[in-house]
Amino acid sequence: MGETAGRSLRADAERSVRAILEAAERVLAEEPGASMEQIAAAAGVARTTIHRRFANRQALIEALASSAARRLAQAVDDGRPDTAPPLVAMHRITANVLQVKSAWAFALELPTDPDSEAVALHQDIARRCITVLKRAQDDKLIDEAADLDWVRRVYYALIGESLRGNADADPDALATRIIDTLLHGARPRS
Amino acid sequence: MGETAGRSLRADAERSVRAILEAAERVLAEEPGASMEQIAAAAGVARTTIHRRFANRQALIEALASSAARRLAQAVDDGRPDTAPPLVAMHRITANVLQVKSAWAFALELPTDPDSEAVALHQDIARRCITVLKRAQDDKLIDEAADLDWVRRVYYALIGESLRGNADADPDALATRIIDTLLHGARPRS
DNA sequence: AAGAACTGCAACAGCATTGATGCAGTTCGA
DNA sequence: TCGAACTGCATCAATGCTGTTGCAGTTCTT
Repeated sequence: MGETAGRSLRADAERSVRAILEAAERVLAEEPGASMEQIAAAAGVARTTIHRRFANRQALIEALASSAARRLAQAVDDGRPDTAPPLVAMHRITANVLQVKSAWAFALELPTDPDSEAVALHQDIARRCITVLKRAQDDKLIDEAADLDWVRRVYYALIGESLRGNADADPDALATRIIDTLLHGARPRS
Repeated sequence: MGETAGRSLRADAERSVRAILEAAERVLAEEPGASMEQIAAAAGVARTTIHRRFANRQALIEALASSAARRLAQAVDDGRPDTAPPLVAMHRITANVLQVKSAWAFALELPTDPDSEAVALHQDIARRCITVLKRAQDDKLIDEAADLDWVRRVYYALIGESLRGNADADPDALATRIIDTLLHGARPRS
């Protein structure tokens, strides 16, 4: 039957839920149309167990999206976007996000209902991201006439591109390149 | 039964194939798991007709990917990547590509077999893209130490990001912003 | 240790999709 | 205009997925 809001599961049940979500990410990333059976097998769990925790395939998907979004939000917070110097915050946040995104790529690019928890989290993350960029702008690192929302979207795109193929490279090295490209582009250095 | 290599179809049959491919792009872009029935309906065609032209769903998908890749290659060629001045070529190519990609976004981001026609075309396009960048580098528009493959990937990412939401904006305006961002980033202008 | 929560397994009905086929009617091309 | 190509429609079997239920056995919690 499945539940939508899980209130205090038993320890082993909680472990099952985690295993299912991780398996779903792994399996669906390779084959978005994979069956519940395949996900269950990858999780080392019976298919019926999935149905006990998640009413629908849809419910599973949304739980997956929410779970990943929460991790991403945590990754951003860990970079101290409001207090650390802009460049430091950007670097730390980028490195953190790269790690979360490489492990939860599928779940994080999932199209979700406009009134789901995941979208709310993503909006919050975007807001925090803009805040950091604004602080960088105040420090003259970004042109004062720049459209910060475009800058943020470019930033997202650079992160996404960095994870194609380089999924297991050093996050700090990737972060350095991302920020350098974001701020300076490809032009010759003066 | 369906055919893989279509040799000289009758005029109306050719029209059907086009309608099917366009409908497939439209429908699958919104719902990647859509049924043949839905695609057929969107194409104004009976489902059996699709099966007559394409052996199975997979064959349809591959034909879709190839068709879109050919259009993209054409869009690049139209920008004269080998002869026009680098900046002009980049602008024209970008504007052309934006139009093709906005109409065939799904088909162009389709994961395909490594030995399909589509991948070969995409590799060819990537080569042409690198060529233009190299010419821009020779003209001191791009740092001589820059990793051109990274620059190309950033370029792709900027194009992709520009098509999120702005699918129907002026291609020339978008192209201008893309190239400006690619070359100069977000830093203050000196 | 006892009861509750949890799980695997087997089995079920329902459903949608796929791919095929035959046929009658139309549309094209030479 | 004549024949071949093409299409829609109705129908078919096969298949795989979903979601549910009952039960017996295991694992957690207190």
